[in-house]
Amino acid sequence: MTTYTKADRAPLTERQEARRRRILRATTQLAARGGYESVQMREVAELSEVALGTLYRYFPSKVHLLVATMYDQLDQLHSQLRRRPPKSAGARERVVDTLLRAFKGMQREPHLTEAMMRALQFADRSVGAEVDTVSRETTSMILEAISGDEPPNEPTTEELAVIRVITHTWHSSLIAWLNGRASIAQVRTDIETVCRLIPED
Amino acid sequence: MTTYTKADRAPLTERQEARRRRILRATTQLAARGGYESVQMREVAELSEVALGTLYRYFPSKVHLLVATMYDQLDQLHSQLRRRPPKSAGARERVVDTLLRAFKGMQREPHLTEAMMRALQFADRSVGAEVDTVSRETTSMILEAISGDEPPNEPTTEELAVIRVITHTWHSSLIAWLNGRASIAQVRTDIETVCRLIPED
DNA sequence: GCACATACTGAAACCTGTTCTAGATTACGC
DNA sequence: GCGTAATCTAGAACAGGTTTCAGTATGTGC
Repeated sequence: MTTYTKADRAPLTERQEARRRRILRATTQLAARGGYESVQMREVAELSEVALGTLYRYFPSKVHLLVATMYDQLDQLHSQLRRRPPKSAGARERVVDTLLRAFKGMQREPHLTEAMMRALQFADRSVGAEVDTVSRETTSMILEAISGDEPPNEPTTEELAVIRVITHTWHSSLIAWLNGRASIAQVRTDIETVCRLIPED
Repeated sequence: MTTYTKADRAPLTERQEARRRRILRATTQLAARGGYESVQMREVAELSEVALGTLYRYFPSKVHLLVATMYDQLDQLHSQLRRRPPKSAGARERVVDTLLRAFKGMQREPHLTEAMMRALQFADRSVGAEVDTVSRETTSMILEAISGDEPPNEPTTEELAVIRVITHTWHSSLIAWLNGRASIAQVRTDIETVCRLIPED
C-alpha cells in the first residue's frame, strides 16, 4: 500500500530530487530554444550537470524525458486553472475557454510545445505508463471544466468518450499548427467544433 | 502549367518509376514485419537493390519515405472504396462504415500501420507537402462517403472543419490502439462519437 | 555515335540516441 | 565509524539516420 504523490514515482533523496529538477529545467530550456531536435541528450546532461548515464537512469529515453516535461508543464497549467477557473456559463463554453487558454500559453513557447507534443505523439508502447499519466491529467482538467463549480462527480462512459475525442483533436490540431499546416484560427475552430459534442446544459 | 497525375511528382523514366516502386514495396515489406524501427534505411536500400544515396534522392528522409508509403496504401484503399462504396442510409453512417472498414484493413497489418502512422504523426515542417497530400486524400475519401451516390459538391467550411476533427480523432485513436493504450472497441466508440458531428440527413 | 549533364553506386564519414564499463561517491543498516 | 549496496561520473563504444565523395552508368541534345 505505497501510494506516491504526483504520478507514482519511487521516493527520492533530496539530492536526487534536485537532480531530477535540474534535468527537467535544462530540458525545458533547450526545448524552448530550438524544439525537439535541440533537445540533445548530451547537452541536457551537461546543462543539468549530470553524467549521461545518470540522465538515462532518470529518464530511459529522450521521449520519456520530454513526456515527463510535458507532464510537468501540464501540472503547472492545471494549478493555474484551479486558481482562476473559467467562469463561462455552460460546460461547453468552459471547456472551450480552458483549451483556448492552454493554447494561448503554448503560443508563447512554440518550440517547447513542439518538442513536447512531438514526443507525446511519437511515443510507443514503452512510454505507455507516462503517456497515460499525461492523458489522465488532461482528462481531469477537462472534467473539471465541465463540472464548473460543482465538485466533479464520477464521469460517465459517454463523457469519457467525448473527452477522449476532444483530447485527440486538441493534440492533432496543435501539431498541425506547429507544423504550419493549420492557422491559429483553424485550431480555434477545430476546438469549438469538437466541443459541440458536449451537451449544452 | 504542368500538372502531374497522383501527387505532383516530376516525370520519371521507366527505370526510375520501377526503382521508386521497388523502394516502396521494400518499405511496405519491412514495415509489415516489424513496424517503424524495422524500416532501416540501409535495409530498404539493400532490399530494393538501390544505393543508399539513391534512396535518399528519392525520399529525403525516413519519415518522407513512410509518409509516401502511407499515401500509396491510402490510394489503394480509396480505389477499393470507390469500387464498393458503403451502402448505409445516412451520411453519418457511411462515414462510420468507411472508417471502420479502413480500421479493419489496418488490423490485418498492425506493424505496417504503426510504421506509417508514427511517421505521419512525427513528421515536421519539412514533410509538410507530403503530409498535405495524405490529408487531402483522406479528406476526399470522407467527403465521398458523406456525399454517397451524388457526385460530391464543393464542401462547406463547416464540413471541412468537421472532417478535420474526424481525421484528427481517427489518427490519434489509431495510434492509441497501436500503442496498446486503447482497445478496438474504444477506437470504434471514438469514431462513432466524433461522427455525431455530421448532421443527420 | 559523341559529348555533356544528370543519375546511380559503393563506401566512408558524421551525428546523435543509447549502451556499457571501470572506477569514484554516497546512502544506509548496524 | 564500517562495510556493503546502490548510485554517480567520465568516457568509450555502438547503432541507425543522414551526408559526402570519387568513380561509373545512363539518358539527352545534336
